[in-house]
Amino acid sequence: MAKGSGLSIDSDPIGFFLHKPIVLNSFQEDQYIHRKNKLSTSTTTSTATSMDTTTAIQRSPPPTLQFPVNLNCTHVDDHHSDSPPPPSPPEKRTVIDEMDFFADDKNHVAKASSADDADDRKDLIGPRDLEFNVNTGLNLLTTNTSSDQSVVDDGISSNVDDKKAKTELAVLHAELERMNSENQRLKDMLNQVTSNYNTLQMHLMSLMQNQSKADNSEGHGVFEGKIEEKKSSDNGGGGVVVPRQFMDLGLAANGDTDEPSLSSSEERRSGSAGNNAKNGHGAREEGPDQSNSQGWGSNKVPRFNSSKEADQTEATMRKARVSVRARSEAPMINDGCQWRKYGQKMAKGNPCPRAYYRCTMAAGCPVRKQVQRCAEDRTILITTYEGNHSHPLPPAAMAMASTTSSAARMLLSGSMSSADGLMNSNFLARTMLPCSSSMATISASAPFPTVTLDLTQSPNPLQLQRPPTQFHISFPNPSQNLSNSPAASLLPQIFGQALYNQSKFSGLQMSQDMADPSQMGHQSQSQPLGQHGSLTDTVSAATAAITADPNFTAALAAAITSIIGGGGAHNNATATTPTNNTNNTSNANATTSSSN
DNA sequence: CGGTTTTGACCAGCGC
DNA sequence: GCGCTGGTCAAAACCG
Repeated sequence: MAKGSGLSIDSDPIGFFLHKPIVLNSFQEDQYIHRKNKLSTSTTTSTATSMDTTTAIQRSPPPTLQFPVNLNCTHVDDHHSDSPPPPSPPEKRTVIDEMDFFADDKNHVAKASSADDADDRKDLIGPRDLEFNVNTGLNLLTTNTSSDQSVVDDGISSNVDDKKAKTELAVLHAELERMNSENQRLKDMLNQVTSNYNTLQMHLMSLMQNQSKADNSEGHGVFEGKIEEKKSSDNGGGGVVVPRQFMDLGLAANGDTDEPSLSSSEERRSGSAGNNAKNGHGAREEGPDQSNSQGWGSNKVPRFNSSKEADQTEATMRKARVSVRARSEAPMINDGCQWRKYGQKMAKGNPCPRAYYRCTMAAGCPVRKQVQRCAEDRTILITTYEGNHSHPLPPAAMAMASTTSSAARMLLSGSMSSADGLMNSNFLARTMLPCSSSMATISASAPFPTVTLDLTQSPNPLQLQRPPTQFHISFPNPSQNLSNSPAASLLPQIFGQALYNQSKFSGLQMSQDMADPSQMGHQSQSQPLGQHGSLTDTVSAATAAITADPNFTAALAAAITSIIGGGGAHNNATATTPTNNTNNTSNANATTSSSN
């Protein structure tokens, strides 16, 4: 006897109309507090953005690509100053870096001197402080016992130590200059690479779109590249090998189990050709034998010898979840995929039943989702995705799929240290959810690691109180020092790739932050995004579209396709119809009509 | 008739 | 071991 079977909720599968008094806003606050409590135990992260940033600075390496040559200088400089790094020549920056670099030691000296010396020396220390702080700092570094002397004497005489220190200082200056220039050069190189990548990406997109136009019988020609790639690998050639798009977010080498199987792809194509009679096509084919023996979507995927590892990955992948909170009165958000309901249960603590759906766009697709209304606010629909699609997706489904996929992969790298998590937190948040007012929450302490994307906040003035870029990340073992873990190193790749593959949209919000080069200037993956001129408009449009319509995936698709298809010129056009996601969707791509 | 939804039953994990 | 809970299965009902 199912626990929830006593409730008959035929017309309201997820209990939207099972109203009980709604505690306005309390849920979010509670959730928020709850998350914060969780977080506070693991990362001791405060709620304020500034504090988050500060904590990140203190605890994490710089949120940049890690070039060993510039760690100290640029890091300290960039993050201790709220303003963008000055466009001044490198020399000036070097000085600033030094000032910051020795600030601690200066304090140290002050402490040491105050402990021993008379009061009259305070008068001397003041004016000389600026003048000789570098020297004293160096003395502290080199000789511990002479610090008291140096405070008194350095200002008057230029002894040997002083000269030595100055020489050392000059050397450091030169070194810093060299490092800065090298850093600059590397950044330029990276810019160029990413720019080239961007160009290639756009070129690829146009090619794929042309191909899809040429192949009208197939509704999802956009994904032809992936299919061709698969074909070429399976049949030994013939297809045009193109990079993976959208779904494989930089972890291609990681035993991808979400490779679109040839059979499923072909079935899908035939299914598309056969009109919508193929809705949920093959859903029953997966059958118990498949799901039980090998796990989701595994039977048609070429298996390697290390099936154990693949299974492990698959299992982990399956456990990684992405939860999306959005205001919607519809029983289910339209995410562009086709789902078949396979169960419904009453969840404890929530009068609204939870519905279980399985993706039916391809046989054996492992993706499932749970849909449930928020107990506190029935207007909030909580959709939890699990797994990666093993088949091509229509454009309308791309945004959500890629987002969940990248989120899941992000969680796959759950071994990363908290510092790394913080380091990439904002990047992740913006990658996953570009809306400035939305909030992404990662909770790995839950039974399953879950990323929560909260899209419910922007229209509510109360929610504006929260810092828009606030991001919480919680990991069970904050003290774990796994900064050397491959996962940590993968993150930039993952989200750099995700940033692109999830369409430029994902980076739009980031582009706002990139107005502050001190923060994002080193986020090399994202830099090409900043090259788009009218991103701000698109940001506004996309954000408005999302916030104005609970059916946000259409808006996502609209924004994505507007950028992909239209380039910079179209961005403004998208901004004109922010609230009409239908128009956006149709404008974006005709193939979007294949969605629900 | 094929596909989806409903819903009771079953199973596994977890805590006590 | 037992009860609770979440997740899934599968037969029956439903729908276009």
